[in-house]
Formats: sequence, structure tokens, C-alpha cells
Amino acid sequence: MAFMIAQRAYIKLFLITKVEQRRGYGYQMLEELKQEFAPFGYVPPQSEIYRALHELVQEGVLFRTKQLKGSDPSVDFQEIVLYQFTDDGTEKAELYKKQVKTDLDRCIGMLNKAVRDNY
Amino acid sequence: MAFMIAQRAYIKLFLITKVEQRRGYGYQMLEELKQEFAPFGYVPPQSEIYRALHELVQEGVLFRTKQLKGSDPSVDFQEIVLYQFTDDGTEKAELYKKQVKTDLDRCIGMLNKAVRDNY
DNA sequence: AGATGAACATAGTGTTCATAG
DNA sequence: CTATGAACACTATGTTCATCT
Repeated sequence: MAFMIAQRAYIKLFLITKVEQRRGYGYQMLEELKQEFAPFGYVPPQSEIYRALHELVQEGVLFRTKQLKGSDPSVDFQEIVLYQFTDDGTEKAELYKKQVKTDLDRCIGMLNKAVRDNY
Repeated sequence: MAFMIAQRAYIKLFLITKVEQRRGYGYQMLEELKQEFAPFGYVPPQSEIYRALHELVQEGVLFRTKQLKGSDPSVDFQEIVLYQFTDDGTEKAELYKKQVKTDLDRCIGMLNKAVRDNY
């Protein structure tokens, strides 16, 4: 058993939830996460978000569709990669979340123990 | 800012507290920590305990004294390395603990956020 | 078995670079 | 500046080995 939860797993969790709420793309979700974690002084690195998304595709949870960002192609040519759940992606995601939940609880327990025992 | 607290820092915290309670030696504290963390399925690796102790010595928090384990040298020749606080070790330890506390709280906050936001 | 230490190998990262509109 | 991706570099860690009683 590893000591703490990995950053990758932690980020994947949030990405899954974001895709649950609405189809999203990497850069967008990255910026949102930066905002959310700002109070903790934690800046999720760009590379980790993309690595996490790639892994979720590899694992068959998400699939990619490319698409132009703006509604008017003559104005906005920016191509983005949208992520959404595969057919059985929702199930797989739920399973994954269940596993991560166990680990989260374990980690919280260990950190609380540190506070209890040493302060 | 790193994502999570490092295992090294986490272990150093417990080692400091153990030395506060009584002078101890590596193997002994390792075994105690193994017991304490067993419920979490976490087995602190031997190498990390020694590395942590060496670092605390480097940082001037602890100092070492060698000593025979048993009371009767004709029976027990096992040499152990006892650790105790240096003159200003207590202060340094307190400062270190204060810093780690901040990080512990931050980590607990981030893990709780994960539970709140994704379940 | 108890006890200490270091060497070696690797995974998970952080940082930088490449590309494109 | 938005957006995606990969290459590279590093550091904390896991595993193994060495040594002694």
C-alpha cells in the first residue's frame, strides 16, 4: 500500500466529476481546477491534467471528439478536444471512484492520526 | 507547493514525538510505527525511518549515542543507536512541527474537498 | 532472529519545449 | 494568449544488498 494517494488519481477524480456535469476540454478544466485549489495554494500542473485525461481514455472511461471552439468558424479556428463518457464509461467511472474513495478515507484517517498523535 | 505531504515529513513528525516521550532507537520505533499504522494497511519502510532519523541529525534536531542494548554485556552484545534532542533540538523540533501542521491541515482540507465535491 | 546502513532501481512528478491558431 | 502534447530531468521513494551481533 502506498503512503498517500497519488496526484494523478486525485485529479482523475475531479475530471470525472467535471465530465459528469458537462462535456469539457482539458484547458478549460485545468483553469477551473486552478481556481478551485487556489485557496490551498495548490496549482495543478498542466501536464498532469492531460496525462490524467489520456489515461482515462486508455482505460476506456472517456472518449475524445475534436471540435472548433467558437460557433463561428470564420472568427474562431481554435480546435479543442472534448471529453465525454464511453458507453460503459459511467460504470467504469463509478467503480474507479469507489476505489479512490476507499483510499481517500484511508489518507484522511492517517493525516488525522498525525494531528491527534503529535499535537 | 507540492500536492501532498511527503512520507519523509510525515514520519519525521512521529519520530520527533517518540523521542519526546523517551529516547529511542530506529528499529524499535520502526516496529512501533508498523503496529500503529497496521489498521491503515500502511507499512512504513525500514529505509525511510533511518533516512528520516539521519536527516533529523543533519538538521541538528537529534544527536546519536551508541549503546549496548541489554543490561548484561556478557549476554547481549547488540549495539543500538539511541536518539535524543540536542540543546536547541526541542526548539527546532517545535518549529518543524508547526510547519508540518500547516501542511497537514492543508492536505486534510484538500482530501475533504475531494470527498465533498466528488461523492 | 534483531539492528543499522547504503546502493541501486523506478515511478511519479515538475519543468521545459514543440506545435498550432 | 488559448490549447494540446510530449520530452526531459529530477527527487522521493521502494527494493535489494551488506554488515554485524
